[in-house]
Amino acid sequence: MAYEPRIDAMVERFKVLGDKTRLRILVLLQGRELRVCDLTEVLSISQPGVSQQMRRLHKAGFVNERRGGQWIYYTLNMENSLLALLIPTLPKSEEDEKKIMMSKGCPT
Amino acid sequence: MAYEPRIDAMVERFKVLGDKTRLRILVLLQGRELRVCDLTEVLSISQPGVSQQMRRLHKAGFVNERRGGQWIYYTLNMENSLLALLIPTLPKSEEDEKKIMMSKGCPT
DNA sequence: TAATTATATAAGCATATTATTATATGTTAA
DNA sequence: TTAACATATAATAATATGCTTATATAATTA
Repeated sequence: MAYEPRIDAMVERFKVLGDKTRLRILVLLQGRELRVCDLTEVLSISQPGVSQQMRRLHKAGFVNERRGGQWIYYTLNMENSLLALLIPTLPKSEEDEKKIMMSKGCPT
Repeated sequence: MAYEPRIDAMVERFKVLGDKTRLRILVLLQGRELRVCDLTEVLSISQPGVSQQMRRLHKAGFVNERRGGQWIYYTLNMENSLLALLIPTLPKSEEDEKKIMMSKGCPT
């Protein structure tokens, strides 16, 4: 493939990773699937805020989404080789883990 | 180490990688050392522009610098594990390679 | 069907980012 | 010491980013 689109894609991927909110989301997604409504609580940002971040993560190929009833479930896309490479290097937050466990979130 | 400073450092590293100019610099630094004046020509940005990017790359631990006379020589810091992991995944630009070879740059 | 809940999109604002120009610092050599 | 060249820092302007609120779309359930 030509150079320009490839380097631009790399830049975009790193831009997506270069944001605290999005990194926190990726870390939280390890080992579980989450919905937008689960994340609003943990991250303390608005629903549209989370929704926009998920769209960005999805567009970059870092997360898969599937609709399940009225929810959309997001999971890590471990087939993404960059993500597979980097995920093990990301620090986990006990704080965020606690919050996600405690949260009654959106009802099941 | 505590979580916050670690995740913040990761975010900063990815931010540094999430810029086309800086990625081009890292790719060009593979296998050679370069000075600011070498890069201004290839990148077509001003000397202070390059200087600022190099400072950012250095602060993030991606490049080493050493003074040699009136110049400062930059090299990749392959001891940086994130960089070591990612460098092989970056596409090279024949265009940029040509330019760096051709360039009379700053005299030796 | 109408009401409720989840998510997406649009517009707007505050802040961050990347370049520029102007100027200062540091090194070499006449 | 002075002139010439390389690099660094400061101030600034244009653009990008990440959130917000308001509103639209989609699925569920009374």
